[in-house]
Amino acid sequence: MQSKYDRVVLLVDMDCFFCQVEEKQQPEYRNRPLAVVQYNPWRGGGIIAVNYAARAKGVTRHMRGDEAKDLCPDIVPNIREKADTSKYRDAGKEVANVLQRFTQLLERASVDEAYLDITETVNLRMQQMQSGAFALKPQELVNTFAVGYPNIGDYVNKITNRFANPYVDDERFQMSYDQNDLPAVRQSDIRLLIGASVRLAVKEETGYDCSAGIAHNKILAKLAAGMNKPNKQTILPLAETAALFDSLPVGKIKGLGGKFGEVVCETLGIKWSVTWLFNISRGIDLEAVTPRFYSKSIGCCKKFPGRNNITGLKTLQHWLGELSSEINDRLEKDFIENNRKAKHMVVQYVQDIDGEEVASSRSTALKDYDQESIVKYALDLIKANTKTFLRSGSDSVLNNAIKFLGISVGKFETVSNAQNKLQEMFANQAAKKRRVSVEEAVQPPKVQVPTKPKQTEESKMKNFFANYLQGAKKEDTKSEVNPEEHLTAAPTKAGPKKSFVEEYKQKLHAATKTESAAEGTAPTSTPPELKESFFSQYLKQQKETRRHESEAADMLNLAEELDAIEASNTKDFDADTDEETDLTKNTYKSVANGTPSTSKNSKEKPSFKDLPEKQTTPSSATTVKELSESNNENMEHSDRLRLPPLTEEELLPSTSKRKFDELDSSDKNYKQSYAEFAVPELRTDLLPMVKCDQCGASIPDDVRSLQTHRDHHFAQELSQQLRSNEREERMQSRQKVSPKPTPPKKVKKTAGSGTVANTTVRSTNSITKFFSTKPTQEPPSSDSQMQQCTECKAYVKNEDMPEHLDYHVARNLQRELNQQDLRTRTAALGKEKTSPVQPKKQKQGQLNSTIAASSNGNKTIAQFFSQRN
DNA sequence: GATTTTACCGTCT
DNA sequence: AAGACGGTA
Repeated sequence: MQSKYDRVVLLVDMDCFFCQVEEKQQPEYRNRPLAVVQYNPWRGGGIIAVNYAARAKGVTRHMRGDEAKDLCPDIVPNIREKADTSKYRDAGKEVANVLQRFTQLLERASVDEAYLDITETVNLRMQQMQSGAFALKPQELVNTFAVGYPNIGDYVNKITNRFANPYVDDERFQMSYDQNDLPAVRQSDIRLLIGASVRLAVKEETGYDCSAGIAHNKILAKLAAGMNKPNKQTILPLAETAALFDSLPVGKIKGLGGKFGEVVCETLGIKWSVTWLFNISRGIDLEAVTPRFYSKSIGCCKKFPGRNNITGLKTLQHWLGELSSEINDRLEKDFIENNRKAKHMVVQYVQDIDGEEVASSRSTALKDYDQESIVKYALDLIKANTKTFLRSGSDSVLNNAIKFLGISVGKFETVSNAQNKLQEMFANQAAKKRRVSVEEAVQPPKVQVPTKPKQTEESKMKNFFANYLQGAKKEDTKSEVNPEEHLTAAPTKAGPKKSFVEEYKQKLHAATKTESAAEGTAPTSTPPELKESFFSQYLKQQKETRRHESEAADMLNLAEELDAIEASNTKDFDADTDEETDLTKNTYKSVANGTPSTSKNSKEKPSFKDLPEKQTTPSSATTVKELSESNNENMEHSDRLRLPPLTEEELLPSTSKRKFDELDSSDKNYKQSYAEFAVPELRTDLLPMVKCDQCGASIPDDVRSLQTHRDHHFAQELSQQLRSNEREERMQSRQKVSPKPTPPKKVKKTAGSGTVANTTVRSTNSITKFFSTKPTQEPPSSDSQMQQCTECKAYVKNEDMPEHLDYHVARNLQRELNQQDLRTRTAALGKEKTSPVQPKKQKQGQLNSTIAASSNGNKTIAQFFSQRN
């Protein structure tokens, strides 16, 4: 992998999966509002899934079964006495099996969700496109959206234009991305689009609808997938991420949806979060897709709320038996399928001790797969760890009622010979048909001291963000990277070794030279390093062969056909009431403006050939047409369009099952294709490694990986330094203006205490607000709590000023890192370095020219970029 | 006394 | 190293 932007990551998320499974198994439920409900003891049971017909009637997940029935008499609750999710697990596996054909790098995130790193598949497709062996089919892009584009046709069209003019956006690219990433950036859009061909396979082969997100990393893929659903997919183009993050609520980011997200918001002053979010907003998230097909543990649990508390020994045994039975079944099945055995089991339980809920868990080795021993183990563990197990004077009443029970097993080990072990297991099974002995000696009690260790918010944050920054597979780097060092590397001083900053400067210097050398050259000239890019190759080749001409024509065809399809589809999908997607509606206007269309029955899908050449449809078709004719490049394409398209035969293999099988044919061993046994195909893992001279981490020994890694250090140093410097200065200047003392410390929210301090609510806290806290443009009438930001003139609450300033720092940092106006500034900045730059008053929009100078003699940011020391 | 269950991960000990 | 426990989705 050359660049972080070469990766293509897909998140596939099954729509109301449990409902779909029920609908598939029981056809009478199809096309009717349906909810899946588990347990029935109270108010009709708890709803665990609601299909879209039922959602349209207002049924939500928070309701009880009865409530749902009231709202929607048509509802067909699926009630069972004991939650049985195995059928959903099986169905999830069926889906994952389809997905796995696209890549070995499949990470099952849950029963109905999986990440796919399809980089290699995309690489192949890119080649196939050049040789004409692959073309996207229009129906693969039905219900596909691209963030920032009104419809997918426009996105395709844009890509088409770039075929003709590969460097059309290069000026912008060079401002926004690292030099080393430019080749990847140029191909980014087409690569993501190719990822769109995966989703259809799920529907065709399993019958299930799913939604998908396509982006360059996991975080963004997950985010994108939530933007259009159900039965839709969303591409998040690299260039759109920054704008998207401007209005994105922090809590929408995976991992920040809970308490931790709130902490992050409150503790925003901390540099890691800023750096991290900053990176994410540039499309950078290095967390690897970790191949995992099967879960590492198998567990089941049950709550016993209120009067369902388990108070008697017999009841306890009963439920332990139920849980054990399920565990056992699943273990046996897992053994047959996966040739592995769990060696460890954990029992978890919550007791009512003097009105307090006390949670405990104890574990033991698991020797046999049979229900009775599992029950025995579990019971023994509970006894051994409960101070007084039975109420004194009774032999059947528990001293502490149990409110929750769970058993889980794990630590799987592969078994040498499946056949032998299977027989052995059945033999054991037959031999053990005795009852559980309840009369085991109670072990010396252990006192349960529910200590509440205080982990600092800082350390939590550090580690959270370190995960995303480290990138490579965790197992590989965990032991080698000390997040502490990694993230808090002190501002670099030129050490004995050539520091990375030195190298960085040299690199930039070289880049500057190259660019200035190229200055004045016609923008159409090809920079040397780009000679071998896909697009330039394409352009070369298309002059030689007709087949290649048809490629661009295909893309254009695609755009037009999509318009035709979308126009012919009825707009029957109205405003999405799905709570998972409501963020989408407000936040991503441009996407919502798209023309969602229902998926067509596959028989009704228009074939590539059958579509009329020109279909005049109201809005979107016109758009494409206008765009097509609005410039000369596209007239060229229009000519090409008249060439005969590829034959059906030429088109078919590329996306047919057969073709995908061929992709996998190199590794036909089914067992080996299981992710648990598969070697991850990350090239970086196989490369020789070098040590980072800053943090000691092992980095793949290729220029770009090294650079990427060092970029992180660099950004972090800059972030840290700048933020403290600039903040210090602002605070000083502020104190001159206002005699107010330091802003009041934010009160931390205490659970249940009722007072919710003055902190902003996370869910409505956009990334932008995250940086800048609601600047007011009008001067506050008489509010001494407000003051004017010297940077942007906005009026900001005193206590929000530090964070507001962080925003400016982040923006400045961004511009610096993006190397904006690097060339023009180099000379001027050379002069400034001798005298610290004073913060200048500036108009809004000119933020980029003020970079804080250090108060302690350190270099300014700008100086990092200047030619010499 | 009711948002259930399941699984993974990180931290502390 | 392994166990306990909480957080997140």
